[in-house]
Amino acid sequence: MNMLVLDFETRSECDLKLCGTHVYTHHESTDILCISLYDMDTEESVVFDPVETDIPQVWKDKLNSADLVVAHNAAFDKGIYTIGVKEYGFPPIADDRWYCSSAQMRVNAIPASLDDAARALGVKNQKSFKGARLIKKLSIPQEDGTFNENPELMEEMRTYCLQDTVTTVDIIRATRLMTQEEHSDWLLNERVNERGVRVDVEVAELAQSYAAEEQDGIAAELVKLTDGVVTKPTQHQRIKPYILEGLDMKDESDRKLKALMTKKDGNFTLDAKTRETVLSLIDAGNLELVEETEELIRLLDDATATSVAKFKRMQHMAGLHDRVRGAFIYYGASQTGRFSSKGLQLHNMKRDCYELADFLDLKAKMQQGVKIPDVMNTLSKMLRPTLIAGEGKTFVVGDWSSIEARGLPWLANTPDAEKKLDLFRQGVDVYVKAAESIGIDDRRIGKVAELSLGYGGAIGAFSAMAINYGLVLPEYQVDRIVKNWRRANKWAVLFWAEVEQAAKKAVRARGKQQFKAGRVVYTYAPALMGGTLLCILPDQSIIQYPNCHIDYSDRGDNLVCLKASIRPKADSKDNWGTVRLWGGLMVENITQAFCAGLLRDKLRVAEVEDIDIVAHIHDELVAECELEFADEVGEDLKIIMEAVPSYAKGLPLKAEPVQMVRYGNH
DNA sequence: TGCGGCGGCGCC
DNA sequence: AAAGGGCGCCGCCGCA
Repeated sequence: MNMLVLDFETRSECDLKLCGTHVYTHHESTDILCISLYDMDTEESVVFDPVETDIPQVWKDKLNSADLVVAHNAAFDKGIYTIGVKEYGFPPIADDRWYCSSAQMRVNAIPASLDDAARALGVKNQKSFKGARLIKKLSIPQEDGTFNENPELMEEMRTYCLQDTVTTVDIIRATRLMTQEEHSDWLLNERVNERGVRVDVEVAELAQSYAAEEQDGIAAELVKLTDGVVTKPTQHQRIKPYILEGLDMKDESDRKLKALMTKKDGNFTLDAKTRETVLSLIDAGNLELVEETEELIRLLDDATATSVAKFKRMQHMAGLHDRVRGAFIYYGASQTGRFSSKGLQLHNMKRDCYELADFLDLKAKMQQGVKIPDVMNTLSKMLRPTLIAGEGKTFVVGDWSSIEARGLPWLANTPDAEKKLDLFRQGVDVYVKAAESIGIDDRRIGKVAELSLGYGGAIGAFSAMAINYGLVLPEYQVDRIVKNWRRANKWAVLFWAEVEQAAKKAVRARGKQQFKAGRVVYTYAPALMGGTLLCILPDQSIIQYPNCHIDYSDRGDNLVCLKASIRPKADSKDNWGTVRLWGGLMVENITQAFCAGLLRDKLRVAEVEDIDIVAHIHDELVAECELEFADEVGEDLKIIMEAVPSYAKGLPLKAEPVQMVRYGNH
């Protein structure tokens, strides 16, 4: 398998961070500064500026013959490469020969960025820190709008560019390659990314101007309320002390507010959940604050909407046919293999949104410049429907019904867990049943218990979720709910322990044996990344826990491993962050990973069936099709999503796809 | 002035 | 012994 590693440095008038890879690589001002190439078979390398130097024939041949052309974040280099083909005689590379070393890092549970990966792996050739400075000087326009073409800096840039490929080679060799299936899933994700999803750019622009005006008004009110101490609703570090200093500790309500604002670690918060609790207590007559404080809290509630920035991203990331491309990251969540989303983050779009008619009504008002009520709140509820199907098309959206609540007992694979699955099979209301088994006649409590207690969490987990459902219960009652839920779901409690034991045994056996827990298997690869714990799921996909070992320094024997998302502080001597693994966490990883595998499976099937998937959100598939085929696609999508794969016999799956021209409630 | 840390937000 | 976790983006703020 010949791998040819490639890296581009470029310059452009386009703002890469704001506009994203796709718009950047297609921007007319974007051009190549240099390219470096590294042949992993022969260890030969080259770096040159294609504007001044023709690509050497020997490297042309290598590009033609390599099995894989590798780049770190290959979507970027692939996009730039097309400029090379058009302008500088680079040989074309078929889509399926591209390979991404960043994706390789992610399937290995190593941080995705080149410098972080090199640091976490402790490889010999670290990424050069000079890059950021050079990019600032050469890759973005100077103040007068022209580009800096200083020859010495350009020479430095070429050195840096070559260093990047050397580092990339190091990290590729320090980890395992993607399997064929992983590579092919990555390629599929790139096709979804290229397809993109259409946005209503006009609404995105209108929303920003309405928001700007409203934010000015809010700022003015804030200044008035706080005597100029606070000028923006996002100044948390000013707002909290301002409120706390104004409290009268002899007053019971004020003491109560301070307690509500105090976090476990002793710091203070006034986040949305806290505000909701405070305001509900006020409305119920159980809390009485001075007028200004109450008004300030209500104002924050009206003002802190994060949707404005999303409208901005929509506008700038929209390319050809108003479509935003490149939003999905294959295996973005290293602990679970879930996709993640970047740029216009499609995985956290505010759920609460307008029906189509109300949305269109508001859009018309905004086009006419008419005032709209409760601006920030209104705009945030317009976010989802600003995603719109292509001309003459519609979305068909299907989500799996409580997929994790089904996956968990299926993975545990015991007779008791099977009874839980029977409830789903029979269409019984699982939450009512759960409440009954806890000995409480309240479906909401059953629901929160089912959703929050499956992964070893206790009072904290239940209470955090309870707030989302407007439940506030005293601690002793929550404690009883937890105990009763665990008593009624012994299979789950046993599964947590079983998983932890199997993982520990696998580490101790140094890979000589496999250990089963429910429907997953643990083993260990001693030579991979300082010893890697492997969890093999029923679909044969793998979760990796790098640098995994048993630590005896604390009480008992604890499993610890490297965690990609914990970046050590700049002054830390540690290569990378670690985390303690325990049963509940591992069972959660398994469950999410299993569902992520199911989603990947269905993405493959959908493509074979010629269904265009434009987005997906963990348990939800968004297809786009011509209006006239919508019914048919809806039926097909249902069949695809409810089809039980051969490796998942007995898993009850349910999905009811619906049509919508604009994304919204379903 | 730029950068990283941190608090906060929203989703599954 | 007990434990909710998986993400990415934005904006402010202190530091260099």
